[in-house]
Amino acid sequence: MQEEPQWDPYSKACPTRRLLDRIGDRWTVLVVGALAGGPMRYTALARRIEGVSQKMLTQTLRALERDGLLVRTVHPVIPPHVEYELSTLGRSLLPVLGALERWAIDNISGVLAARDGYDRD
Amino acid sequence: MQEEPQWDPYSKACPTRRLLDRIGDRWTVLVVGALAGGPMRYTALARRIEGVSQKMLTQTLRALERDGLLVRTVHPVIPPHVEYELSTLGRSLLPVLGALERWAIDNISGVLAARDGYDRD
DNA sequence: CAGGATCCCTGAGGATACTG
DNA sequence: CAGTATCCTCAGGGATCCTG
Repeated sequence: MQEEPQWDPYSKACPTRRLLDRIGDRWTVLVVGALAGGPMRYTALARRIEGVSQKMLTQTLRALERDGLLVRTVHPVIPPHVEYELSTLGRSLLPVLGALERWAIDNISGVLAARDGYDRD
Repeated sequence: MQEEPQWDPYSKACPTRRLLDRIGDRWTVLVVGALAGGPMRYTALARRIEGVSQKMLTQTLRALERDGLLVRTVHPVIPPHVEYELSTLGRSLLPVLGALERWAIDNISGVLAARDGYDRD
């Protein structure tokens, strides 16, 4: 929300570069995208994001929670019931990552074709 | 450009997941962003993207070239003169990654504040 | 100038086992 | 169910040296 000119990911030590790393991360993109439709539980996320390990899912969720992008709600029942949902900040990221995801889907065939041509030479 | 329904980054083996990795990569974002204004030479890119190693810069440029996102032009003179510029496909990625970069800059302070709160507890 | 080739090391990340 | 804790691997990536 600030237009502070000192933030510059092209500068080595600027925290925006690390933030860029986080939000561009494969698991971040998929987790945020999965939560686009509303709150989800841990196991549901694990099922939705095929191939994610428990470690990476937990680690990604913790990082997103720490950065204020999602809210973790624990319902103290047995068995445990934990829900994750995007915060306001997290939802503001939704269109950005959605566009990234969409670009990948829309252009994968073009990219694959380009690779074919490149590798043929 | 295709709306083929089989592409799904949530599927483990789908090539879109790897593509997502590539375009969300920190160096990719910065390289593509640097080339937004027009062609640049190798050394100019290295200077612009503070902290990038020769290895990673070359590697990123090669990957982007292979994927058809940028064009590498060698002028056979001595000393060598090589220019990199975005292809049409690469330029189509520009608004997407630009939004990513902008989001990071616009929201870094919010994120830092969230971290503060999280770490305090 | 624009890299290629190597060495090396940290840490991302998977697999597995265990727990409140 | 929703994790935590460990072990282990390999590849991302930096540093350094060399070259057409």
